[in-house]
Amino acid sequence: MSPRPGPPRASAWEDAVLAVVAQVPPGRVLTYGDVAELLGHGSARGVGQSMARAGDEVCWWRVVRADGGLHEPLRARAAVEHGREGTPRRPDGRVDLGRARWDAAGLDLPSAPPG
DNA sequence: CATTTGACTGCGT
DNA sequence: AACGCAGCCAAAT
Repeated sequence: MSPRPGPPRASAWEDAVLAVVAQVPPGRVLTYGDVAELLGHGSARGVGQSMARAGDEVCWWRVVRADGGLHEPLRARAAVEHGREGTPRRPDGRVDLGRARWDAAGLDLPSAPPG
């Protein structure tokens, strides 16, 4: 009905980011850089941008920084979810990436580039 | 189209 | 361990 197809709310790239996050199982995490790498392009910063736009529509607490920490305003809420999901974390409160990092070998992307 | 911003990362001090 | 700096890239202005 429109003379031309209206552009989606989010770009295809942002949608892909959210798709990856949606695949992360409870109790596991990925780093922002991991998500970007799985997509084959983009950067950790772009991932953070997309997640900020998505808000609570995704399990954002399953994506953490490279050091296992999170953005300060999100830290408290993430701690609750991590405790509920049993996410391995260090005494410092940061996620223990050595144990919590998700093995995305079985990830099913809508359009993943050849590895 | 140019500039600024930001839920990032790695390295040096 | 804390801090600063440069590189990075997509979205917003």
